[in-house]
Amino acid sequence: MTSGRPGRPPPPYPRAALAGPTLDAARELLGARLVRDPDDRVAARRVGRIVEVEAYIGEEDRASHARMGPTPRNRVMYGPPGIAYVYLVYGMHHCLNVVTGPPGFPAAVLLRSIVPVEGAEAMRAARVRRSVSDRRRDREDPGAAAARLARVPDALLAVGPANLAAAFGVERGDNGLDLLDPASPLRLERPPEGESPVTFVASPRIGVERAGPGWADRPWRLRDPEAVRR
DNA sequence: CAAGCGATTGGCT
DNA sequence: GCCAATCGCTTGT
Repeated sequence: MTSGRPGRPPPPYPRAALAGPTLDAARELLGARLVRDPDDRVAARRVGRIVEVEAYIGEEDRASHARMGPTPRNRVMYGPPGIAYVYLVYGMHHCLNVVTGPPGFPAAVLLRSIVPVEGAEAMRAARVRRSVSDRRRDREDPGAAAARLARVPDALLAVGPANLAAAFGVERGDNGLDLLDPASPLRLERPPEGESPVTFVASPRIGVERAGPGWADRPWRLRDPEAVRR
């Protein structure tokens, strides 16, 4: 075993790996680990292998939140790479992005799917929590939510950006967090030494049709087709 | 200050 | 395959 167990702390994730072109950063992030330390809500460590991402690149990108220039919401996209950009979509779902590119250039990689490596049950518990929390669509009772999620296979617990965020307990308070700080409760780590790279295909991004031709069609969604079936 | 709308999901027509 | 749920951000009056 190379990592994941107590012992030697893993080497810090190098910020330079995310400071170059965002498509390079996106490829670099495939296979990386997303780690959430135990907290007072979920008592086990959660670790996942990133298998699907999308790139949002610059103010020119008509599908990016940076398309209208700097605003209160997107301001961290203009900062240094490796910072978490978290926002609420459709009034109910959170999405987690990793800021990329040099400071001043607004770009980010949306983390869309991970496969659990450790703490799958904790991810399931976090999703149950989310389903029964206040202001939620269904306001399911805990029993119903637990029963529904019990039927979700481990491999699908964090497939889809909102499911990933829920499984890792990501909320708006995580916006601006440094994901490359080894002391951060939510962070990135490199894949274990010797692990095969993620096999991926590139295709157009999801849900950005309104960006128009020339932007909506760009193949800036990278995914492992085995792990993410659609 | 009002209003339209979304980098989604799950359940039902 | 379609559609409702739900609210902060953005823009226009």
